[in-house]
Amino acid sequence: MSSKKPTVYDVAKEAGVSIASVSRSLRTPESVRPATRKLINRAIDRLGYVPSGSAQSLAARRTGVIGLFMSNLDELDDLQDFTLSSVDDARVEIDPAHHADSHRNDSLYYDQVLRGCELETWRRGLSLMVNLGLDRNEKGLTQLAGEMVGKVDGLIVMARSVPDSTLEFLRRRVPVVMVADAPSDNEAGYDLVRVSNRKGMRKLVQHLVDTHHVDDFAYIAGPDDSPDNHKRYVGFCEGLRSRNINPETVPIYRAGFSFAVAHTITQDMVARHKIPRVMVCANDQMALGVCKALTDGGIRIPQDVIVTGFDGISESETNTPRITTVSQPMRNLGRAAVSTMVQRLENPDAEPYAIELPVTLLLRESSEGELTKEQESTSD
Amino acid sequence: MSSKKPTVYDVAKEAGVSIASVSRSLRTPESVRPATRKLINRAIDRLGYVPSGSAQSLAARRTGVIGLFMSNLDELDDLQDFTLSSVDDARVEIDPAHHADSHRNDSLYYDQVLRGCELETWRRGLSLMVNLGLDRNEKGLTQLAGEMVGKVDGLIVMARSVPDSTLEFLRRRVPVVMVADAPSDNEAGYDLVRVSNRKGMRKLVQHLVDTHHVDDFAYIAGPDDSPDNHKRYVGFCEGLRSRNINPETVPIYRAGFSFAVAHTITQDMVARHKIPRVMVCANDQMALGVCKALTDGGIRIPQDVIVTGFDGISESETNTPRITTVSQPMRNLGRAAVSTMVQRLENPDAEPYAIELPVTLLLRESSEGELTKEQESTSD
DNA sequence: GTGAAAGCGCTAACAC
DNA sequence: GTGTTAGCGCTTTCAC
Repeated sequence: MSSKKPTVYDVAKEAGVSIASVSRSLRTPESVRPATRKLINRAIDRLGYVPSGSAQSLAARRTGVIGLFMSNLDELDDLQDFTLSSVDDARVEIDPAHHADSHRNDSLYYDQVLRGCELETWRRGLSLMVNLGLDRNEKGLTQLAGEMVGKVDGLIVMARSVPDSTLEFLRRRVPVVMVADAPSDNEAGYDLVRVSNRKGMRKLVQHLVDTHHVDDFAYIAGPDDSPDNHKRYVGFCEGLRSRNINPETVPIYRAGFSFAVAHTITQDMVARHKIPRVMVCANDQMALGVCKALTDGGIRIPQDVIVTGFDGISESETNTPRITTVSQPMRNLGRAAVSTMVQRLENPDAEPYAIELPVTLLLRESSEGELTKEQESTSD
Repeated sequence: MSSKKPTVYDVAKEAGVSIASVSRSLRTPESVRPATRKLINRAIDRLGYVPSGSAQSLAARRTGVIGLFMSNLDELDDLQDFTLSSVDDARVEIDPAHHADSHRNDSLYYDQVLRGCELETWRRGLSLMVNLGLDRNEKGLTQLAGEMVGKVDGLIVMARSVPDSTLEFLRRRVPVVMVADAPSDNEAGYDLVRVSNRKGMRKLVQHLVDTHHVDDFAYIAGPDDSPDNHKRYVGFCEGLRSRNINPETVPIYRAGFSFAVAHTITQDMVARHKIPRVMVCANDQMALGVCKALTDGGIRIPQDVIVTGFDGISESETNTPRITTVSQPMRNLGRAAVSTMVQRLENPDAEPYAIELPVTLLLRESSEGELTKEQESTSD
């Protein structure tokens, strides 16, 4: 197969020029006489030459690679040793229904951000190195991150996928751009790309009040320690206050971002006939749980109860009724992160960048009732 | 911020040893006296030293990075320049219902494979470099791949994401592992990881005949130029023949893997009252289209018509009824690809590996009717 | 066990 | 324009 890999020297010899010309011909073609360039190119593809990335990076002091670090806990379960075996058959399995597992959606979120990074990174002629930084303990994570940081020009880090101390360490070596959130004590220090949770929720509430003239709310909250959850709640309160509704009169139910808990809570409401006019949920999963409990209880959405979610996961769209939600531009989060990184790389001493991407309030049946229906079987 | 990055020399000086000892202490700690090792470690974290990946790779002649190359055409549409702007608001949008876009599922497939690669790559202490190899023309693709190939120890390539000629080029430099399919003329030459399309479909058909005693089939086929489609059809025929049904008596409808086309075709069947007992679809999207048309036409699934799909996309599970399908182990495809690559790297001169992952036949309501339902609100 | 020194393959002054 | 040369930061013989 791949015998000895040809180097600049081989190319230079083959073309009868110096290695400098070869290098120039590749980096700055216009600084080389067309004739020699042709010579060199001929030699290059005669030899099948490809420059060594390592050597280039070492000499040029830049790798052209951006690292993406996000920890994703989903995978831990089935992480047994994977052994290659060419089993020669198809298994059969009865597949009983089960609730959509909540963590699957996390994955979706990450996938989208990753995709955005890939996209933008590619557009700019850079490479992307990905690291999910799985289970490891704090020490392992730090080591993992350390390995990566030696290979990249900059590191994009998903919020809370790495301990703050490690972050500081990484940052001594390369620029770091945070996604979604930065260490609270140092918010001003990191470049940051995030999404306007607060404004999205505020807008949603204002819309509900203005359009549907409702004022009997309940809030289904996520975990107390989630910054997202907190910001959404703040936006919720702002929205209410801006319409002269006192947020303190609105009951909060804590469902920890969980379908099941939200479902139970709502069942209970239904049983007690204690149902608010609007149930604002801090994420889509909970909204789905709420909807199911309501529907099963014979409550109509949105005629009896308006339900809203947050995030814009795909289930919010496939559910019946579809859920009004605040959709996060996940893909663009990734793109923005890369763009920010590129700016930082070009301008190492600039002030910290902090950009906030707008969210989109998607009005759907769970709040608006029947919507315009076009394009039914149009899509041939 | 990140001032001068410390090097081995700095560490050596700080610790009062030679750079060789520093290097050894990192690579083969046991070859260094514990005392000096301690000295060195102290110096290392006093300086915040991180070895340069480029230099390591260059000297060690290996990068520890595996490249993943998959072209994904989904993104082309909205690929306008992305500019950073900190728009300070949330947009509102009426969001009318629309069919699940078919390409979204491709993405899902890629995401899963990618995730599998990431997982396995991480488990083995390697890094993963991803490249979606977007729109470029053939020449651009080749160049893109060329850039990547200089930075990695091996390249995992998704079937048909790169022209065959380029593949040959890449292969001169590093080992290449193909995913899903290899160039037909050279199938024996490439390491290959794939899925048993044929066996899966055969098993499915056999199950249907054996369990439901049906023999009145129709086959909804994908595009003629899809190898997957072809293999599935072959499996379909095999299954029938093994049960003494002549495949030639079974009508084929070509719906090009498209929801919409399958939908139209089925509507037509319904209108003409010309409906088979079983509709075997070459992928899930088409099965979904079929189901919708049948359900809208008042036909019961599976009592009147059994419908089956292929792939195991998430919609096959969220649909009502859930679709019996042959699920591909996408995640494991990625893991297997990385494993194969690692083996190849360790053993450059071994015979080409070709492994085939088993698929899983998931029996669900669209063929079996009511299934055991447990775990309803168990998941607290 | 440890140090000196020779590369790894490239880029970028600096001469010519 | 083109060639010469000195690194880039590390690994790895080879002596000691």
